[in-house]
Amino acid sequence: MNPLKTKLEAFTRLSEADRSAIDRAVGRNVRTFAARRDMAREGERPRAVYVMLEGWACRYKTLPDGRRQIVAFFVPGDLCDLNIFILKEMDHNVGAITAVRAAELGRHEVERMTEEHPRITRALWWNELVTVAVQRDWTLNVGQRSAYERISHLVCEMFLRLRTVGLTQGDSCDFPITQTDIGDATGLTSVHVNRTLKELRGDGLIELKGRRLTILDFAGLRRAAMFNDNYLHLDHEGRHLDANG
Amino acid sequence: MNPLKTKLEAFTRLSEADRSAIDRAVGRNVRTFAARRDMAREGERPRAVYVMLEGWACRYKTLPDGRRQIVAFFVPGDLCDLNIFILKEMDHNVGAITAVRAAELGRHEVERMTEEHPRITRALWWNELVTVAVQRDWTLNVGQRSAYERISHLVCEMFLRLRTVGLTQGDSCDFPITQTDIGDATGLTSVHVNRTLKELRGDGLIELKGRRLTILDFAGLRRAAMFNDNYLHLDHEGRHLDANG
DNA sequence: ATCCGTTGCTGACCTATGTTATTGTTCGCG
DNA sequence: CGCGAACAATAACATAGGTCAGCAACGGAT
Repeated sequence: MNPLKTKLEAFTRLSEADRSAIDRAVGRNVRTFAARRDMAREGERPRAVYVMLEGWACRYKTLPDGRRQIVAFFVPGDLCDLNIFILKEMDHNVGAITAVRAAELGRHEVERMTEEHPRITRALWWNELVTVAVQRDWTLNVGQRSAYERISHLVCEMFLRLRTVGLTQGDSCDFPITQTDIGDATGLTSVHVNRTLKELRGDGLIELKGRRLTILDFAGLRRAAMFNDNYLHLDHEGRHLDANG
Repeated sequence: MNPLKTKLEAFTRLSEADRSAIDRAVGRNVRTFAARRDMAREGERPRAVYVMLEGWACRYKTLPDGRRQIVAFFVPGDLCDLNIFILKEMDHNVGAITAVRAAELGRHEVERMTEEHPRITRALWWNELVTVAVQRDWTLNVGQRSAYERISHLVCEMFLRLRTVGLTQGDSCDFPITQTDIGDATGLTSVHVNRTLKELRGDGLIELKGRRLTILDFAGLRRAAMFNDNYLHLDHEGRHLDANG
């Protein structure tokens, strides 16, 4: 029930002291946001680091004429922008998709935790590197893949990320984003997302209905997406997609 | 002539000790790579951090069927992947575009420099955050902009980045990438890049010939690209595009 | 000086995805 | 338990950008 802990332990074993330090930091200042509310806005001075506890959110950028690109999804265990305090102002927005519960960490809390707990520091570093790797993969996704491939890829990624924090049930998970959100994340229109989802369903790869996703054929989905999980860097304890996916 | 120093000083003043520490670190182990050679490959264990001294390189990912996405360009002063040692294996390639001179830093050199020089550490942090911000902007670029806008945007960004390390001469700079490279970076085919460059020339925005770029109408180019420089976070000393761009 | 591989340029044609519009469905809320 | 606003589904049509093909220009090696 502390998804950050779960996630960091996908990278390294933590001591009992580490674990309770994370619990303390994350328990202190929990905030809630209504669905579709912004949690942070472009142009603002960065105020806090959020640790997602419940719900989905996204990082997005907009163009002056209203086009919008979701550049990342946040699910429980994710944290937005460690060390962002160094920057003067936000260059993007963070918006809640569903209702969100998130722990707010001030810069001093972060500093203290990292000074006293080197393994946490290392794990947070790993987490940052994975975040950037994901961002790169999104650039690849949007730049080179077809609609069918893009959506398959997004589904693979999100499913695996949810699984590392224990939010999947067998082959299913909550998937509370709209077709418009999927479009904004993949550089497609919602109309075309709809068409493509129909195809994916028709090909027996997934089922997506009422905010609930079921993966019917993971192997096929991976093949369709040309999905390679190496960028999630989950192989520290010998884990790999082939081993138990 | 130490572009890393120049770049970090775009963020913060450095002491004389800081500056010579950078010089020492960057002077120690300089390597050269021929044009179009890979500097690091996907799947390899990360061995070193490179500081670009001369030439252009890129970070790229490929799909099994050969499609390729350039996810970042490296120019002098850029450094690839501080702290990458934490990860087991590379999830992307780094390739030289032109002939490249780069300083190779081992993990201990990096650690020593950051332990002894807190301002350098802060500046390197800033640099990492900017790198990620650039990556996000590329996702936006490829996901939402038209071909004309994408290429304009790329040109704006690279010109500004080259300017911060003193590699522009008035409105011109070296621009040694092929139309295929531009296509791989923007998610377009080289044919369409060619068509679009013709349009940009026709509209009197840029001149691009024989690996040399001249910006004829920066204001127009920015407008066309809907370019907002905030993601480069150059405003620490009051610098901003409007002030002296 | 000449040759050959790479890069740039162009035209004809094609297709994946965007646009616009309409209707049906779901769901939170009073 | 019924209303209104999101959201999903589809259809008809439009277009930005891809594909394929060929030739021209350049530049480094011999």
